[in-house]
Amino acid sequence: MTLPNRLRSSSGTGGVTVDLSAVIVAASPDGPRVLVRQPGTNLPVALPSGPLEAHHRTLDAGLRSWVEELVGYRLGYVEQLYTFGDANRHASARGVPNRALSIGYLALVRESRAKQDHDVTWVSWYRFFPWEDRRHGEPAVMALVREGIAGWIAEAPGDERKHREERAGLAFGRAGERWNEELALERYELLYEIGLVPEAHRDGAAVWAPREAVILEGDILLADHRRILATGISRLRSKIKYRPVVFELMPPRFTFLQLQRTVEALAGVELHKPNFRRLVKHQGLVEETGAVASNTGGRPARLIRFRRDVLLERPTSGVGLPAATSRRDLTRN
Amino acid sequence: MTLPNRLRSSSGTGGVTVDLSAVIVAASPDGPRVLVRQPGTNLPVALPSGPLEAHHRTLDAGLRSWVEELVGYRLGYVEQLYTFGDANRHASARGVPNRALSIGYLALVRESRAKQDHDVTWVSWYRFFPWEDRRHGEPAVMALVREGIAGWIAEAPGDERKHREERAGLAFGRAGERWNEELALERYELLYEIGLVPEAHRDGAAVWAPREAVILEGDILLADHRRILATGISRLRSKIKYRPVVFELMPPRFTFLQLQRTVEALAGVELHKPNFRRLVKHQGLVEETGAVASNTGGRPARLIRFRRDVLLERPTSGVGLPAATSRRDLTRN
DNA sequence: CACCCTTATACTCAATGTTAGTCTAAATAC
DNA sequence: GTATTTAGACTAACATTGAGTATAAGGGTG
Repeated sequence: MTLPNRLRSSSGTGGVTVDLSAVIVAASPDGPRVLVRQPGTNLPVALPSGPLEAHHRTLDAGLRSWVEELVGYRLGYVEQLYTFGDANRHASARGVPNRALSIGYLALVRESRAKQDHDVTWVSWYRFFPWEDRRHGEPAVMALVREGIAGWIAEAPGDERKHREERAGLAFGRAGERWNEELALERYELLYEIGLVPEAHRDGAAVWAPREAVILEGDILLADHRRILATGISRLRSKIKYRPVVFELMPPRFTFLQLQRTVEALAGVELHKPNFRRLVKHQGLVEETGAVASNTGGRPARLIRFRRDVLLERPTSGVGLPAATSRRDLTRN
Repeated sequence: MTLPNRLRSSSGTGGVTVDLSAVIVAASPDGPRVLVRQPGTNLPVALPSGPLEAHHRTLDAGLRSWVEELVGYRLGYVEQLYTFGDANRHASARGVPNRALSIGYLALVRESRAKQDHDVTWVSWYRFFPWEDRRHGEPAVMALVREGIAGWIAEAPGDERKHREERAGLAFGRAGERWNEELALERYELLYEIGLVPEAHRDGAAVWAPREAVILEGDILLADHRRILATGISRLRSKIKYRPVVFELMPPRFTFLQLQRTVEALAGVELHKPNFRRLVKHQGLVEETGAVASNTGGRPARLIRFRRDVLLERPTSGVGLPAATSRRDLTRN
């Protein structure tokens, strides 16, 4: 899994190291999973990452071939997420700023097809973001989250307080407002700034909360890998709405409910069954296989498959989630 | 405008140079503009770019302070676009792959406030993408574009031909279908692959079209700057639909029509006036100033301004454009 | 000043999409 | 056979969109 040829710069005023980090996602009706390293040892859990190799023509091709080697089969979907580059990400000892650039990627794989490796494991991404899973109502951690945020808001003077209220309300949803599953990154960044995640203290960030207020003590990720993962979750949650990317995670044949549960697993919210069904059908994303699945626990369900030609047909078509707050739109002439 | 401290790596197997390139956008009701360098000389036109400096804490902060120095005032909106990294972007002479990473950024400024500089100028982005401006119907270049694409499609055998038809149809819109302004990058990439843009030949890419078929002979941009610009256009066109970013480009007070023309300039399409008005009002994005503009050429228009608090209120609210092909959506429980 | 041109701004209406339900069908478990 | 479970069709209320119409209020011109 390690890669040769670490490229490290060494100019006079500092250095640049560039590596690739991958958020490799699989999902089933049970839940979303990401591939992580060293989950058994005492080392911090980490996303698969390695130095940029010089011999790949493009970044995307390089990432792809590297991840394919890791999981053992050809990837369907790969997308660059963001380039993270805090100068003090790995502050060098000599006071010389040692800039570590990390190019984050999102890759979607079918878990069943991925080979086993003693070095990596699949874990639910909600292990690192328990507040993001609202499939069965508001999870228990939210009490701690709300408490921490309330303290941070209360501590501020008038104007700043209103500002903080707005920001927290936006990220976590005010009373009566709908939870916006796409804001996973914003939520993580808010918790980091407040100091409710342990890495904020580890990094010596200027935070409000005391060390004891930290949520999720045990599950610290290496460097900024939790931020990269949050970026991947946000991106994927937004992408499934307008591109048919969920199908990269599905087996060749599946039922409507399996598809719905997979979307729910990724989005972390429950969906309305009849409407989900109608929307997917309406969009022409799937076709019947003729076969039925009889292990449903009730009436057998028809097995459907993704219509491969839609990748060519439609500029925008995803598997649905409810609209966010407002719709865009004007209207054309 | 140049930056000190070029950071260049020099490991055994190759090198990595990292620089920042900025798509700095301003817009008025007349049109969208980007800041470019050396438009007068024989040198290729280039986006402002410079090596990554080691002393900035984060990439975003570094880019921001650099662009602020360039334009002379505090930026409102900055967003990372993509990290471009073809190994042969600047193929080194010694056969050693010299990887040049280029981190592209999008920045929005109010042109009127930007200082003059003899080194840079504002030019309409449609100078580099004439096929993207459909405000006054289909532009003349589209004839050449269609001709080139038709040849590329005709040349292919059966199955591949269908594939090419679909791809071109998606990017440029089939008969009866709506033009999707967000696909600026996809369109550019298609033209590059076919070989209809001069840089495809310059780069020695494997292309179909002969050198003579090239559209827009004169306006070549340095390295992959046209691709970076296309990325910025696509991103901005998509962003204005769900975040109130246009207001970063507007003066403090403006009329509905000025706002509409600015959106149209960016999107390259015409909008329906009453509906635009209704949508912007409905979303609560603006408020009355009390003043009126009497230089409208007809009935005087009320001057409005952006409601600054919406930045805190709404997770998603942009100034409208028609919905793309389909809406997302399922529905929640 | 009457008339025309231009832009502003308010409204209407039909088509379509969305939300949240209900109702029936077809299997298994006991 | 009855209860339970999931599949899948359908419906009604409401919101959003796309396109068009009508009136208001300026300036310019004969």
